[in-house]
Amino acid sequence: MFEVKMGSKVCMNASCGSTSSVEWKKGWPLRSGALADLCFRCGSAYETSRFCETFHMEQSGWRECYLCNKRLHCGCIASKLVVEFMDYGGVGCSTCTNSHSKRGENPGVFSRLPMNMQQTNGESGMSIDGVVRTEANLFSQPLVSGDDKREEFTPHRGFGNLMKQDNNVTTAGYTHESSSSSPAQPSLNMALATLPYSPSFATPVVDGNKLMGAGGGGGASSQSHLFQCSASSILQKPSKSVLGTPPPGTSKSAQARIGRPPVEGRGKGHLLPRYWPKYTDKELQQISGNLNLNIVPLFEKTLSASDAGRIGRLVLPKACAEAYFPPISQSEGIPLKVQDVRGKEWTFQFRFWPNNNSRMYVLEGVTPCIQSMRLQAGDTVTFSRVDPGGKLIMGARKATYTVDMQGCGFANGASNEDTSSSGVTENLTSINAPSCPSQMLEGLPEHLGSPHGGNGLKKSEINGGDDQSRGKEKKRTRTLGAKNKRLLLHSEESMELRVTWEEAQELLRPSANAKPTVVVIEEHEFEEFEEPPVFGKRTIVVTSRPSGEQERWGSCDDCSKWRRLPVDALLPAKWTCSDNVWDSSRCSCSAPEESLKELENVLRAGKEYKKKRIGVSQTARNEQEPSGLDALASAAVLGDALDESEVATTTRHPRHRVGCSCIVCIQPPSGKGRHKPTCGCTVCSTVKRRFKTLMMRRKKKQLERDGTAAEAVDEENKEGAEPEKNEGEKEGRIDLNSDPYNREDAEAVAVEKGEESKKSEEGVCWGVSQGGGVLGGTEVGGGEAEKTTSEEQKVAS
DNA sequence: ATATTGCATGATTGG
DNA sequence: CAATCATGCAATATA
Repeated sequence: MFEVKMGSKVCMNASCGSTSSVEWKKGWPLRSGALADLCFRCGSAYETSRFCETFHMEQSGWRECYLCNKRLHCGCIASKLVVEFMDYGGVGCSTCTNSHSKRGENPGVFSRLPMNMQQTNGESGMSIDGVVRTEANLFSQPLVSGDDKREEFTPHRGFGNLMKQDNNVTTAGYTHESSSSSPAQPSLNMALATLPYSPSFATPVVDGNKLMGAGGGGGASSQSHLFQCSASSILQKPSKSVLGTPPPGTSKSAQARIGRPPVEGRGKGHLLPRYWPKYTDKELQQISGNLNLNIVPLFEKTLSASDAGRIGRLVLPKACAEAYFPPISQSEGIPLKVQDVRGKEWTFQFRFWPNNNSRMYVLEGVTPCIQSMRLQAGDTVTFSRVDPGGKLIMGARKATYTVDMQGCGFANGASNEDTSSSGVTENLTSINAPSCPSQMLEGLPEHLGSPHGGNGLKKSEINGGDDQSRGKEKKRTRTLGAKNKRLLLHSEESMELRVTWEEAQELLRPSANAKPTVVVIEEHEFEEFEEPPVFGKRTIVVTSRPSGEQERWGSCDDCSKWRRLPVDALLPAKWTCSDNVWDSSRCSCSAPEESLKELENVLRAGKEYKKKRIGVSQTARNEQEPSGLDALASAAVLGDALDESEVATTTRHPRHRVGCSCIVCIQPPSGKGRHKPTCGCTVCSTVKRRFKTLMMRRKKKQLERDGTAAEAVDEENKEGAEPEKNEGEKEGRIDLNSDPYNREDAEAVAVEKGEESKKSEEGVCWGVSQGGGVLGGTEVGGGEAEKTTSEEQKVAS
């Protein structure tokens, strides 16, 4: 039997306070170094780790172990030795954390909070230093041991240091963290676990209730705070963007897309700012809300043409790969599971190639994911980590001048109360898109102007009427002024427009009798109308003669016959032969269609092109089309659909046939086996000649700009152009390789119009434009065309 | 014929 | 100037 011991002892369980016990037990360590006295009952509960369950069940602060889901009472002194706080938020019970640490599976996850610096009964295992020195791994995948190059890999050192410094504060923070924490509590709140890194945390009064109770919205705010502060704490050189981050709690802080250095894991040296994750807080909130997890932004990367291409390889910034992805020693790498924001899990091969005594890290097999997200070159993929668990999350952001994802109802459709006051949306930097509604797709924000054009137009047609889009349009209208505007397209400027905008512009017509006022906004000219623009009828511009003279053709809505129009004609949305005021002989549907060889060529080319581009899915539509011109027009109108099937082609011009003499195909090989600068082969001479022409044209433009005598320039131009004409080039051609959105390429095409055309059997340089520009018929990736130009330069030099 | 894979090259960029 | 990275090339695999 136990003897009831009486004495001066008082059970240090505040809810007990017993002064008598059959046996006194020792409890938690006191600051004095002694151990708390507990009565037998309380002490037994403490020994069996049931203290909090027994005495604090009704109190706040309960969390779940991220692994075993055991409930843990955080912030209670009695539980502090059995709770492990992870670097990235979340908690784990000591059992789980120790077992993982001992197995070496996930050591990096458990960089412990200072509360564990106090050595425990041995069960809690590693000291902080031990953890911090451990090569961390954030991932659940088995590790491949790092090689020598990875020895410096200490992604969490920043965290570890900070944790040490904030020892007491940390504890206090958790004490105040009053997660009422039902199991369903969004673990976004876990962000508070890292509040110690916040400067504001120096003020010990942290009203956890307020922060937590704010729910989703408050979470964003607090998270904003978190990331800002983490960033500034870690950054050796605080960036302007970070410094310029508005204070938390403002509406802008929730939405501004400000590059923040990742909160940890800088790897060797600094991560370049272009890889800093630029989430808005609401994006984070939306992602985390969707997944019910805490999101730690790691890095992001703007997709190159190669990344987005069909090759399926996403080049990873080396520093990011080494800092945030598991270390790999074999070139073959490891499978890496990544979850997208919709919860779909993808497995990529994370590997590297030896490269100049270094490594080049790539994710292989990303094509399905990229296509699933409808990403193109210029869009951005983001990588984040989920806490708890360390799972990788891959997000996406379309290349867009507006960076407001909120209105898109991202993923979980979280409502956002202040989308109308997005500081970012107000901060427009591009005017190429004056009035296109924002778009979204399957929960992802839709791009508004990706470099390679694409599906924006279609999406706008689909979603154009939704309230969010209207809201955004409203905002943009406000930005540009109260009146309705249409970007005034000069032919060259139109080349630079992303195809989405270009197409949108082509379709817009001033309303009847509208007299525009031209205004200049950020160096772009806009026609300003009192009335909103209307949709007009698409026409086709054909450069059908060696002189380069253009013709415009439009089709009758009744008989579908094509009628020649003045090049500057603007047709209303509905137009019939009877409206053909320009040709009295063909102002009736009964009049025969004008026969023109070039048009037939266009027709044929359009069919061929479309066949290649559209593929089987479009076959039915092809069959219904009355003519090749329609096909052509459709191809242009449906350019977005075409783009979807080919994203940023970067391989060697699969469209081209053997013997293709276009500017792309004739380029000499780069790299090994390339032609020498002195090479005089046909290919090199042609490229040199074209380059010369291009340079002369540039020079001419420069001179014109400088206001020098135009005559001299013309003389030069003639000198440059004449020899080409003399080389037996033939009728107009369809250059499937010209990038209509690349100014230089467009210039080159323009120069070659009268020369190269003779070579081609196709006969017509065709384009579809209401803006009057000569537009190529395809959307060869801009990068490709740029490459072409640069290749020319290289050879010529 | 086309796609995939591994590597090489060279432009760009940061220190 | 060196590191990084986008992309081209060629060998190989596959359809």
